[in-house]
Amino acid sequence: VLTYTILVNGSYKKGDLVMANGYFDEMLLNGVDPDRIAYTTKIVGHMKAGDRSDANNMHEEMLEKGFPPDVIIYNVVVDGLYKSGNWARANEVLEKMIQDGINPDHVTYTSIIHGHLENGHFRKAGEVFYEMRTRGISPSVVTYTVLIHSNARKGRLKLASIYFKEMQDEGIKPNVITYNAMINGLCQSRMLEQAYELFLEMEKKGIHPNKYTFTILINANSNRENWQEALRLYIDMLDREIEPD
RNA sequence: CGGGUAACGACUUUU
Repeated sequence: VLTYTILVNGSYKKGDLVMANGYFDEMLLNGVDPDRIAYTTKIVGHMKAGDRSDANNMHEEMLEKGFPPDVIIYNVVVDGLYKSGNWARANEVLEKMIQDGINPDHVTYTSIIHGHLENGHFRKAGEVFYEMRTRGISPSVVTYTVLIHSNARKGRLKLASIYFKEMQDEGIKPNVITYNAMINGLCQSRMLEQAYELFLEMEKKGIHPNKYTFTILINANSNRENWQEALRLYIDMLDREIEPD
């Protein structure tokens, strides 16, 4: 089951629904019984591909096999609803989730916070962030990265920096994406020097810049017509064997 | 100890 699930999930990530179905069927043919995770993988894959009907069929089959919806299924649904602007529906599902005795976890909260931030509801996002902590649910790196990213992107750099520091005070280590979010915000606010400081800082910590990091910096320099620096970064990137897009 | 959910950039219009 494990092996097949990995194959199925890998196919979805490549966007190959046919291949995913192929592996899933092959698993059945070999007499392997899908478990909760195998079913969820398939449902999520189809939902993300916009294929709701097939996802629904699978969902019913899961119920028949005695796998009630778990936290992850709910998280996926809630996240999808927020991303499509279905606020009312998202809240209904959240209530149902709680009625079913499934508690929202840090992923659920991160999706909610992200939804608010992307809609400019900064205050609301802050409230939910506060609420999750009072419920004893610890924010993850992703939670902080989302907060940093949205705030930094809209020029609220001081708040982003506060989160950046706060997470580290709490022992949560920023990763490449967190750094990229900060660097991106700084570049957009024309604070290239500080962006470069973070760039150096991450390398010092052994966090390797990726193609996103380089694209952000190259783009910022291009906008300022610092062609030579942009080129230098590009070459630097190739030297590290990072593929340009 | 390895399988499912949330987070990052630019590009995206010559018919």
